[in-house]
Amino acid sequence: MPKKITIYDIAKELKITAASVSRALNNNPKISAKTRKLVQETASKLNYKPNRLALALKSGKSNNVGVIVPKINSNFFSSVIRGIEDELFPQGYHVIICQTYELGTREIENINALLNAQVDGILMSYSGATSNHDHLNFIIEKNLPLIFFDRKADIEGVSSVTINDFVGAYEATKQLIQQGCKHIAHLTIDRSLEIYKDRFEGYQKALLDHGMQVQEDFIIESESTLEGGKTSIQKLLELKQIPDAIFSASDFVALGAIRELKAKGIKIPDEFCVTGFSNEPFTNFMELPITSVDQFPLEMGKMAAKVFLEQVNNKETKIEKNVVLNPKLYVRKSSTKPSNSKSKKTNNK
Amino acid sequence: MPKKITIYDIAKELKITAASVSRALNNNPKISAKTRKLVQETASKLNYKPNRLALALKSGKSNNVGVIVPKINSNFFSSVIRGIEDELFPQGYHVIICQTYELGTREIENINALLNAQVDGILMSYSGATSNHDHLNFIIEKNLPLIFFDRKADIEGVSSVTINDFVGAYEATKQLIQQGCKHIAHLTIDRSLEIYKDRFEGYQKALLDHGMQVQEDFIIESESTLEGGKTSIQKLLELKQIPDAIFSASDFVALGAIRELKAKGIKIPDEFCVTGFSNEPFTNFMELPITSVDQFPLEMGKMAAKVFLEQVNNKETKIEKNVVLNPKLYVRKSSTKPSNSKSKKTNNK
DNA sequence: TAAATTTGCGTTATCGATTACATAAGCATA
DNA sequence: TATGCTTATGTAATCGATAACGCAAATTTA
Repeated sequence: MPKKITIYDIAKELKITAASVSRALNNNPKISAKTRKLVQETASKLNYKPNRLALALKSGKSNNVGVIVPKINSNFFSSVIRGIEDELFPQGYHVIICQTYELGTREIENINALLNAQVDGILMSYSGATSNHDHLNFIIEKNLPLIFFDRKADIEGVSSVTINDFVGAYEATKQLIQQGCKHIAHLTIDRSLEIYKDRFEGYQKALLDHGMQVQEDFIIESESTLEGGKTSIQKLLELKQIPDAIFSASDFVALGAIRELKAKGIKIPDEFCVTGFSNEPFTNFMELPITSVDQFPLEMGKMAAKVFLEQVNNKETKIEKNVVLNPKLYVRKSSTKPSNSKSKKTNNK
Repeated sequence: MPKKITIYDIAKELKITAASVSRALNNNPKISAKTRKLVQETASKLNYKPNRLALALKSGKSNNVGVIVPKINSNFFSSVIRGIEDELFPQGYHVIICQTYELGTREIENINALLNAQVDGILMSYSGATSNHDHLNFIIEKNLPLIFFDRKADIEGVSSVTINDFVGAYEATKQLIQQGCKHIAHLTIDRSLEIYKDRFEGYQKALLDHGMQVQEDFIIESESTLEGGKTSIQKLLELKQIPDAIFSASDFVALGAIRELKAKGIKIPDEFCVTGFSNEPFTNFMELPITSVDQFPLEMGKMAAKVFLEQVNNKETKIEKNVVLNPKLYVRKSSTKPSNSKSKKTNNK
């Protein structure tokens, strides 16, 4: 097995010192053109590759960033990561992936592991169910760039890139109202998370702004799964006043709901309208395409990366940036009543 | 900004040397219980965190692995990565993500970047359109574990974890034959990639084994997109002999095909059966669920990680392992003719 | 009690690169 | 020719951890 080539090997070959080799390879002016040429030739002849670990140790800059997400195998998060990678790789950064599986303990573990690995910054979707930010303080105290995306907490000095969940939910609900739906239910997930709280509030505000009432029993919380949608519909259908539309904070719940509604013989969109959230690819693949709110995960990732770059490149000045992206409602068949089917708003991404 | 705590800070605090601190923290027996306790207390008091970079430089082991995929935001690849991460994180490894965007140049760039970063191994889905493996030789020469997953090339000393694409395609085609389909077309992607070549051959073999002929004009190559499915169907419908089923090597192409068939007024599955490949989540979400072949990406990732672990833990012995996972056909409505709809084989994952 | 052994800790080199400082050689100027 | 100024190169410290080696003190054995 061939040994690793270091600048010392190049130095020995040319009977000079490692310092000169280093200078030659880094376009340092304090070296003669002749030596530089010789070193560069020898380097490529020996197939020299700089050891980034040594460089990182010396400079205190690893050129790695950590990205923490609940799970990587979801369309939303993998698209955010793609956006981050697309933006950071050309700048010489590598992305280290960590998953929390929605577990607070894993979040702490991951942060510690990333800090030990000397990452130059952490981009994370913050689970932040608790208000205990101790593990984040280690990052902040070290003056390491920390950027939240999608799920954030309001912490001084911490930047964030999110979408306006409130507006997304408001627009989605408004569209249902405009379709003539009178009793609009809301299927939500864990409202201790800001994103779901905001979607709930957007829904509420849209109803109130249009002279409609918010009914407590129309708000059903479940997991973000098809099963969650099924059981939620079952609960709604047991009410005295049955709703005629739902705005779901999750596309998966929306799909589960649609399936259950169909199973009960309820016609969509004629008798019942459904709108989801996230614009998961499948919402547009269905024979009955589902109206949904796009969160632009790719752009979110890119923006988070840009905010990170701004911060590492201006270490001295402390900048907190809170970018809020605008979501976009894609109105599709699941919430377009036949009488309105020629609506200009219909939009198939 | 607080300075980083190193073992030297602990040493100074206790008026001992860094070597003793190191021994105390690493359960080295050559240290007294009293000193060990003192060091451990001081370490946690000062919130000491080991610098993995220094450790990596010293030991020559970074505890990072590189994973190279065409793109991360696809259900298949993000699931493989999840499998890898699930398996490697508990073993103290971090996963560095790289994308090739299906570009050979990016593959070389990524490999060089990972080698510079001193990763302990590389797991990759090999684009390998060309037969030029020069950039891989750098990895192999360094005796670094290299594991292919999904897309491989047969290179001595390189392990791989793949699924049996041939069998998957064979089973899928056989099921169509058993449904009574007489003219089965095949929609494929780039057959210079082994996976697509194998699927094509499985299709071919199934036809021949059942006394059917392989028709050259029934094989249509396109991109793995909905659009690809649409244009492929258009070509097939222009033939003198129109097929009555397709086996598609891609779920996206299958979906595009289904849409176009419906647009032409062709009834699925009554007049035409369709089967895809990959078992993308949406295939089972549709109102007309699509028959597809599951590739078990999570298991593939876990297995690739396990093969990697075996190799790093047995550096001295050179082991080449070629794991072939069995795919599973999920028979759904798109390929189940009404007369056979009670078939025992129907399976909804 | 002296010799032999064990134990605990300090000294120092090392991993691979960068860089401040020192120094020698080359050249121009007086 | 002596002096000053560049320029190119060498020397050595540094980043943070580990580990071989050496040595003194403590302990065991004869």
